[in-house]
Amino acid sequence: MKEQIKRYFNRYVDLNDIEIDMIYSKLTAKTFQKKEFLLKENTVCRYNYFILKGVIRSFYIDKKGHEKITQFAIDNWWATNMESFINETPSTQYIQAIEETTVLYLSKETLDLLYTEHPKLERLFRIITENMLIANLRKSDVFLQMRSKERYTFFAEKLPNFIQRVPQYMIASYLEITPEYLSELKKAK
Amino acid sequence: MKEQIKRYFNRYVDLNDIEIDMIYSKLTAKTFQKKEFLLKENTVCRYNYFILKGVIRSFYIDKKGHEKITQFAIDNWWATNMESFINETPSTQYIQAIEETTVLYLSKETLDLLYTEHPKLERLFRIITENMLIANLRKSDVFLQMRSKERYTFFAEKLPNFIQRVPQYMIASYLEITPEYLSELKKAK
DNA sequence: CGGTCTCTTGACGGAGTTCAAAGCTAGTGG
DNA sequence: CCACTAGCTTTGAACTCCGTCAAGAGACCG
Repeated sequence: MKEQIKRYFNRYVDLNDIEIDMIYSKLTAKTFQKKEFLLKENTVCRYNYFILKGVIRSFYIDKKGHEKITQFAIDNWWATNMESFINETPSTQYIQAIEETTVLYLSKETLDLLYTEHPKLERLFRIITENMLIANLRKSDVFLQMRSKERYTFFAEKLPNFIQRVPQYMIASYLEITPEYLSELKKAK
Repeated sequence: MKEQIKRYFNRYVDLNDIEIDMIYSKLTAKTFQKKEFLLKENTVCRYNYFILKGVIRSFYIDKKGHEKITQFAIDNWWATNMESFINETPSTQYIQAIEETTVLYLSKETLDLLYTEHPKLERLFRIITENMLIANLRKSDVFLQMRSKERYTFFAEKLPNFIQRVPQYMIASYLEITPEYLSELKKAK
């Protein structure tokens, strides 16, 4: 567990064992069961979750009462509702475990404390945030440039292992198409 | 000019006059004429531009040869192509001045240097990047939840001054609708 | 083996695009 | 200061993608 986060952090900054221990002592481990919620709508997202193992989804409920998935996250990704976490405002989204998922989590207060005590962490999270931003911009690009059929083939090629771990109606939701239409697309190709 | 950037920086971190001078000395001012390019497709985006005064747009050319605007930026915003700037890869987008625009710019090397010399800047840009990420997530939300008509009224209410400064076909492009259809929407309401 | 959850099929409708043409507006040069 | 032109906006008709609704077929789980 400590090894995994150490390897992850060292992709971005050099931290010695003492620093790792220091940070690690501030992280809390927790396992969520399948379908258990990490965050519910209208509550402030108090934590940033680092996924050690598992799959989670972020979604909101639209006007018609349908779930719209905005993000999946797996091993070695962070899961949080950024706006809610940073600004301490109520979230409009849910975060839920799709499979049994083990995380390490950090509260905002702890993170702010770590920032002032360890400038290296400031750098680490500056880089992580940059990567998140880039990932988000890329996602927007895909939706901007591709029709639904292309999005599906793109997603299917890029993340084949996902297709197996996640039910099809969730993939449809993430791709912003109806399950019915996705079914049609699969038939056509 | 120095006052403006000082006020902007001090919204996020406390910097004394010596620090401001230090940073300021690393920034280069430049004025771009209307329609002049800050960045062209297939070139690496070497700079991060802080807009002192003006309006710029980021766009790419789609398969059919149409310009698709992904971002506007005005006074006190940063303009760059994040992915290209951070990863030093060729950009798929253009950045262009819509009006005469004065900027302060920073190269990646300079910025990296400033980070190591001034941990406060690491914090500053960590926060700026968080804000950009949140703004981007919000934009995605708007496009996910609203039909084109709602997007137009939302944009028209939220940023009325924009509607005046930017031609309508650019607004249509940003809203991801055709100029023809935007014209129809305006008539209907 | 019965029920709930998931996936498929088909008919229909509507939001938004495409293409072509005409009407406007504003900037430019004479 | 007017006339011309290029760029911008509007109009309308035909078409397309994709959503909605309803119903049935599998598939998984207790």
